[in-house]
Amino acid sequence: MPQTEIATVIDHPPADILSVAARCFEERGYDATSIDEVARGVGATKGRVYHHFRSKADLFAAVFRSGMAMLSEAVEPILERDYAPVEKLRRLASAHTRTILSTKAFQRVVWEGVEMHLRGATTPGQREALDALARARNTYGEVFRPVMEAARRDGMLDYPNPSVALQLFLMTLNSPVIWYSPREDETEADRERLVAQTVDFAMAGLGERKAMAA
Amino acid sequence: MPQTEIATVIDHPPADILSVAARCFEERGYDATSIDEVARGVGATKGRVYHHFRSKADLFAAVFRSGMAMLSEAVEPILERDYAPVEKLRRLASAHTRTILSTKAFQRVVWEGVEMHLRGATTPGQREALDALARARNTYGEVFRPVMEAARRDGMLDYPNPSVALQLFLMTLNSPVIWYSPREDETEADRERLVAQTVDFAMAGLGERKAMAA
DNA sequence: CGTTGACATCATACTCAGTAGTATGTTCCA
DNA sequence: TGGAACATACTACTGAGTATGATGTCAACG
Repeated sequence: MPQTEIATVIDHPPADILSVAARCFEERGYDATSIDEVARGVGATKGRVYHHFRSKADLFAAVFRSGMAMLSEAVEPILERDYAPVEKLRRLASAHTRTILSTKAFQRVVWEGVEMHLRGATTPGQREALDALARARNTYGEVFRPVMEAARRDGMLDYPNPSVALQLFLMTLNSPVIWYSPREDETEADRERLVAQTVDFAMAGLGERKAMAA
Repeated sequence: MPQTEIATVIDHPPADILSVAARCFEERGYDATSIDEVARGVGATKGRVYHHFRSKADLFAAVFRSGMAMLSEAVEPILERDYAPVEKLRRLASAHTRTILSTKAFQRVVWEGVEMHLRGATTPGQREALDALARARNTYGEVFRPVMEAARRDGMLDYPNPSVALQLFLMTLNSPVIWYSPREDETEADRERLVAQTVDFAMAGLGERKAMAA
């Protein structure tokens, strides 16, 4: 794989470093996480980390992008399909939330990245880097908007301000990264129930018309 | 006021330090905020801050408790009143969210405190302090539960797992501390609309039965 | 009524630990 | 043999916490 590395601009970031870094950032937060800590986590030293990443911020960005990629990958196949808007939105939300739970460490880092971006204060240097990440995140979020709006035009959803609605919707789907912590004896069915309840809450929040039974 | 200070165990924490600290923590986060920064914010030096607070964590805790007090104060009068459960829950949610917006800096700190608590990793010393804060926060949150459950028994709400429902509910109401940022020309009516939409989303999320018009 | 002394309230000037980043080896493989 | 992939051993700096000094205020006392 190394060979001459013909301009593989997307260098192969070692997966072990990424996952350990994700877990560190998840458990301690960006500032409280030290590079040495990450290095120990992979059974190495700073040297290895700094050989693959220019800086701590760069490592963070890599984990962030990795997490975003997981989300995009999970959602993409649904976007191409041809569902009715409400149905499509619901499926998107389910896939999203399921991925949130199954890749929690990475998604927690994405969350922190968003938080860091929304905080005003950072050095101008970090700012543009954070803006780039936030743009990617925002672009992803905007994927939901047209589907949501189409469903509203169908009379299947009901909300006043679309931007606020989208914020609340995504916030709800993402919130498990904060409060969800899998129990020991947690089954697959348990997790799926959690996904269902979260998605139901979010869809209902958008004013989803109940399917009048009988 | 100083006199002999007859066991006023609740020392008078200077309000200016608290509010400046709240804004610093809001804008930079706990780790990135330095005591010197807070001191400069109030036109003083470290000496003043450390005279009133034993440590940075202590200052943070004071801001946290202050924020919690604001919420409790806003919600208390409604708790005493005698509304139908759904109506009561809605009013509680409105008062809560309104306070979230009007005291955003403090509430952002409360949020970070919760996040810090939910992260596994901290030194045993900080842990018990954080646990104490989280307990206070949790006690407050639990105030909503019986009202919510009563409303469900009335058939006015519908959700499977109460704990998850409460999490999603509170998360929704609190989420503005993250993404809300008042515009220049924002009117009181604008803000009230935002409160309304947020509360509507949260209540609908709990499966609130629509009042069938006509 | 002036003095004194104790204490609260701060400012100044340090110490010291942790950590991001770097400079320089060392090893191993194609 | 040259370069990729690391390890080691630094540097430099930030920032929490402390020790100590300066200032004012009030209360009791002579």
